[in-house]
Order: sequence, then C-alpha cells, then structure tokens
Amino acid sequence: MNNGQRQVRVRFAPSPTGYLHVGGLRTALYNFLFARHTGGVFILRIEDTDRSRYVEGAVENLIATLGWAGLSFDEGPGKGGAYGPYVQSERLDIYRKHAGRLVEEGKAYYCFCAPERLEQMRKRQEAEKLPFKYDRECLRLAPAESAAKLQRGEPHVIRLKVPDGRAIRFADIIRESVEIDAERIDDQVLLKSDGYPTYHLANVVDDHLMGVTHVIRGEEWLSSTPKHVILYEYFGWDLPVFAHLPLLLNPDRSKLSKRQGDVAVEEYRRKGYLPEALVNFVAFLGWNPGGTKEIYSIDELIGEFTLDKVNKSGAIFNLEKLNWLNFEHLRTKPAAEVLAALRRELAGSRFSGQTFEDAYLISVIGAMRERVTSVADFILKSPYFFGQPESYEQEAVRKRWNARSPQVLTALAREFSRIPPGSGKEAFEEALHRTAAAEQVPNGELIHPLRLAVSGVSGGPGVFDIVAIIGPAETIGRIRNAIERIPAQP
RNA sequence: GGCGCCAUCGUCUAACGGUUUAGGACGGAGCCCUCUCAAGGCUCAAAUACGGGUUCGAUUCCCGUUGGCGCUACCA
Repeated sequence: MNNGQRQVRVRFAPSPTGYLHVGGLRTALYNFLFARHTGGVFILRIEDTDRSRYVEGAVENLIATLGWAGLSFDEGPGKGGAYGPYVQSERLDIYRKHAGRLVEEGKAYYCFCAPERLEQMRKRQEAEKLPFKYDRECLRLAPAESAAKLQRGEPHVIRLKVPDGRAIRFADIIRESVEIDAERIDDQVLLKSDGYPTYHLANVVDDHLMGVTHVIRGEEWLSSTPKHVILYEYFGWDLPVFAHLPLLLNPDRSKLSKRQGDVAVEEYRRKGYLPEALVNFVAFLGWNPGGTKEIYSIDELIGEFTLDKVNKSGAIFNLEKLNWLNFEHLRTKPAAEVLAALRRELAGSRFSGQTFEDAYLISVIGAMRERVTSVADFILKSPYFFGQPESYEQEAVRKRWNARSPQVLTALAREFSRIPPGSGKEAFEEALHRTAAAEQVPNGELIHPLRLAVSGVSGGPGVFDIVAIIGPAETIGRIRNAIERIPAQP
C-alpha cells in the first residue's frame, strides 16, 4: 500500500450504454464527494471497450446529466488533463502493449480456442456442477506452435495466467479484508479477439497510468477484484485503496433495475426533481454522517463525507423519501430559481402558448410551495393558475354546490366587481363576508362554491389567496362560467 | 451448484461492550389548527433474523444456521 501523503485521485468510469443510472449517480457522487472533501482530483473516464453495447450520444448524455447533478470533474473527455486520453477506445495501443508485456513475461498467454469449444466446455462443467474455468488447453501449446498460429493470423485472445494455489487477499475500506483462493479464479481474458481489452485489463492499466489512488465502485466488482490484484502484482504496481459500495436495490431487494421504477437520472430530471434533492437522497443511500440532520446541500455533503461512514448492506431506493426531500429542498430554494424552473415546465406544458409575468408566477409559487413535491406539480396540482378550469370535480360539486349557489355566487360576483385589480386577499375576504351577511348564509356556503368555481377542485391554497392572485375580473368570469356549466343541484 | 458479500422498525438509518424503556427520518394511524388541500404542532404503532459461545454485561466480538444479494462471459 502506498499513497499516504499523495493527492487523492479518484475516477468515475461508466460505460456509455445509454443513460446515467441512479446507481451510477451514487457511485459518481461518492467519488466526487471524496475528491472534494480531500482536495483531490475527480476524473471521468469512459469505458467503451464493448463495441456491441455502445450507444450513440451516450457520452454527451452522461456528461450533461453529471453536470445537471452538479458533479463537475477535473479531468476527462472534453475537459482534458495530463493523463489522457480519457476514453478507452482511444487507448487501445496502450492495452495491447501491456498485455504483450505480460505474455513475454509468462504471466499471460495466447488462446486460440473457438467460442464453440468454450461453450461446450462451459456446458459440460455446468452439468457437473463445477464452476466455469478455462482448461488451459492453449497454455500447453508449444511456443513455436503458438507463434505459427499467430503468424497465420488465427483469431486469438490473451488470457491471464492465474497463479496456482495461492490466496489472494486485499483490503477494502468498507469491507475490511477480503480473501479468495486463486484456485477459484478463471484465466480471465484480458485482450479480446477484436483487439479491445476487457474491463479487467483496461481498468487496472488505466487506474495505474492515471494515478488513481482510490477505487470507489459498486459491490458487483468485489468478486473480480482478486483478478485485478493479480494484475497489479504482475505489473509490479502499487495497489490502490479499494472501497466497494453497497448496491442500490429494488423494493423487492434485487439489484436496482428498470421494470420496477425509473432508474435513469434524466427521468427524475424530467419529472421535475431538483438535482440537490436527488443528490441528497442518493448520498444517504449507503452513507450516513451520524446525527439527525437530513437535509444537506452538496457543500455540506462535501464537508461531512468520509468513506469509513459508508455502510455495507444494500439500500432500497425509496421514492417516498425522495419526494419528501425534494419538497424540503424546493421550499428553501430561492423563488427566482424556482421561477426559472417553473418557466421551463410551462414551456413544455399545454400552457406553453401563454405568457405570465414574473410577479404573477412568484405569487403562484408562494401559494403552492408547500403543496408540491416537484416543480412539475405546480402545473399538475394547480392548473387553474394558468387557465380556466376545464371541468369541475364531481364529488366536490355534490358536496359543496347546492340550489342556492348560483344566486349567492352572483351576488358575490357583484361585490367582487367593485374590487380594484391588484387588491390583496383581504378585499376579497371582506367582500365575501358582506355578501354572506346580506344573503344570510354562512361563509362556508360561499367559500366552497367559490373555490369550486375558480379552481374546479376542492383542495389547494386558501381560496382568498387564489382569487387575489388571479384577480377580480378573472374570478368573476370563472364564477359566471361555473354557474353556466355546473348542472343545478337539489 | 461454487465462491464472495451482507443481515437494527415496512423503508433509509443511529448506536463504534455498559449513558438504551434501542434514537432520528420517510411512510402509516390519531388529535390539534382550519374555508378545502397542504404545511405546522402533539401523540401512537413499528426493529436488533435464529441458535450457540466470549464477557460481570452483548445490537455491538466469535462460530454456526437461515435468508438476501452479487459474481460465476472474448458485458461492464
């Protein structure tokens, strides 16, 4: 082990197979937080060594999503750095060179076995309930024979020659010590027949060449870490510090996947979740600084984050808590920022054709802030601020609208018509009280039908807040509309 | 199947052998507030998987059982 005093260098190394997964976001976040907390360097490296899974535009998407979440990287594609290139498909010669060096030193060997042979062997071993292990057929090839095959251009791979009869042990910050018998490890393919490296080779080579001090990645890599340890040993390189993160789980405790909810970060973005809320949420899936504070800004997370507080067991992605966190972040976000987000939502909604003044939207935000969990909710839960009610909730009509409603509301409208535009809610409240007294009905006989008339629903902000926001003229128009459209009640 | 990792309320978690009638949060239930819905305040229900050790004392340390998950590819 090394790196006592060296500057921390960590990396997030996704493969560009589409969108950024929330599990990937969490891994990226922990790397980012660790780097920022320690004054280290956060690297983005693209692991595109599987050409069949490459998705066009995925890299740009990944970078954009990371940027949205506020996870800025110091070195990486499009950003540069002294250790580039940061895209593995641009580093092929490096991997070939290193694999070749291993072959020369007898630590790896050429394998010419056809996929069909491997497949048969796999089936046989499976039938005998044995773990799959390559039978080392090609390791027994005479050097001359191997060279001849190479000469003839026969398709081949390079395999790691796993040392015999040794226990491979490595330290992990989160899991302490992990040990596995080398006997169990397959002679892993390092370089594929298409000339591309496998994850194992590329990852180890790059981590070393890029000076990575801490490998912080998902637990799914724990089982293959011994292969990496062997590689470090073979190359004569110092081991980085490993930290294998607990997995993110579906509600049924299986590894988080599509099917059981959204796993793409951009989906949450699209639904109006705030990046600070999503970041706060995933940070606490597997990590906790102790104490009872729950709402953290990203800077606070940076201040508190340490790897030894990461826990070992998988965590279920619980949407309810995310909703609450989003609500909490939304309510403390400056109105100007919420305004910008709301304008974006409106632009993509059925109200996109209309224009609203900043002051108007700010008062809508003030009225709805404690009633929404996402920015999209402003439109979903209170469309009546952006247009006339299109319908009237049946249950509310049945409960709140009676035979006298048209008459008293007409009287109320008459009172409202004397209120100058821009008046506060008190003016409407007083007008309503006057009308109720004159018509000799309880306030509720006016308040509830009024709410229904202006909003079409039974819930929402105080009715006087609503009418003050939309103004007297609009309110009167909506009252007339409602009287016309709501069928007479007994 | 083999190997590895993991195991506190439904969920996220706190507790680093005793300060614990196991704390907080989300969600749930109830009450208060109230023009509705929220928000807010108060209250309640809810967990150390099981069995052995070690110890004066185990949520905490060890072993086993059970369960869950991961890996077991020329995918990452």
